[in-house]
Amino acid sequence: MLKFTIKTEDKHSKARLGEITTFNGKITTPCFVPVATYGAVRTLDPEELKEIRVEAVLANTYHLFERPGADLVKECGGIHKFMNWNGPMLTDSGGFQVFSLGKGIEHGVGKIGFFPGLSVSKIKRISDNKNRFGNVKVAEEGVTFRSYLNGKVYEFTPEFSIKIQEKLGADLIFAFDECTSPLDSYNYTKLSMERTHRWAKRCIEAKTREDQGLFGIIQGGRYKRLRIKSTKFISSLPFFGIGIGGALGRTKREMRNVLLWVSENIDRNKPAHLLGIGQPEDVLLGVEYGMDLFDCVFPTRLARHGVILTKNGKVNLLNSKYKRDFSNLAEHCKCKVCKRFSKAYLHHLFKSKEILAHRLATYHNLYFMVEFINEIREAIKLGRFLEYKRDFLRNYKTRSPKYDSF
RNA sequence: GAGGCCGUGGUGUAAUAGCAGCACAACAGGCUGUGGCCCUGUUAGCGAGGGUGCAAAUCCCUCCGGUCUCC
Repeated sequence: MLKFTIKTEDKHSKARLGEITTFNGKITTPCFVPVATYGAVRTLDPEELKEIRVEAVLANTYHLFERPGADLVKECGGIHKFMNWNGPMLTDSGGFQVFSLGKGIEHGVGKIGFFPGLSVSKIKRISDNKNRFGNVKVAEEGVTFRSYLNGKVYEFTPEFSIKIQEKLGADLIFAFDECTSPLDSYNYTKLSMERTHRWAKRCIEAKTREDQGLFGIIQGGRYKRLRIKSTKFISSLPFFGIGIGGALGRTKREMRNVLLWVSENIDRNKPAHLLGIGQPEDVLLGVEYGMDLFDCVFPTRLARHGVILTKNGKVNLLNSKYKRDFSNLAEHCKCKVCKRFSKAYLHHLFKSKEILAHRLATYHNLYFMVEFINEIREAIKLGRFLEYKRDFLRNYKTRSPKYDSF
């Protein structure tokens, strides 16, 4: 039985505690969902995820479609069995790849576009009304991708994405959308959003399985009118949940505005998933504006690149100052990695490019995110979310120029 | 002892008279619906001394170091 229940609502913000029940277990919300693109959270065994108390993972439809193929996964009995994960699972629709394999690569931008050293006014607009960029071509019917594995051309339509996701068999699935670029013009973003809306209806019609919850996706880029329109439209359709996708702005200030506009117009009875967001400071912002689910590669990717998350901010273990630092990895962390290994040892492992470094850092970062979310939940329960947020940000130092405007 | 060849950042190399460049390493920053990559900065060099030239890593001499051949 698939359902979403709201348990507690914060009086001073839109933060709330809830629970999503799926056929493979429950997800307490707010929840951080690690990404398992190819059916694996890089470097970790599902048993370790359970040990860390990760509640759900998100796999990627486009990537699994390319290899090993949706039919093979179905033949095995679904993605849960295939990867031996018995908890809730999500699959992305492939819509993000329209951006990440297209304009994202072509123009070197992330979904929150920001160019260090450049002011917003200096960021040149790269958008035009062409529907073709890089290896991706968008049309009314769907999107064609040229595979980066073998050069083959695949066509993803809303119907096809749903079909693949039904074969994979995750508990929560997403409508096929176009994720636009933060630098897209108003006109292109509008055109794309309207198309994504038509696709949303086609996804609902294409869906056949009753044991999967389908999320619609709000687009509209950084433009107020479009975001509000998209939020209202997606909220009006019979989706199980709602994803907030796409270009979230060119700066954090713009991202905050997007969240504000969405939060004022969204159907609050449905779980809201802020797609692809996962830096701690951004999770706090999302929770404040009523977001329930977050998925992000950030903690796991950062870990593989030698950076661990701590309450005082990011720690780059590759820095030479850790060469002889024999203190525990993160000061107040109770995870088994921090209890057993020193900064100096991990510094050495990263310098030596040992795989163990990736595993240990990934384990810690996910543990950190789970603890972080637990604290957020506890704060909401106590009616002290905004105080918690303020205290957390006071300690969590970041020199990132992106962190400019909260 | 005689002769040949060779000495360019930490390492490997390019420039053969005309702005000493590249790669890796080192040092630091970035990474938000995943390629473990990648991107961006920074530091750092003509073995030593002398000569010729407007100009020398480059030509000449001495020394130092390496390497090979012969006695």
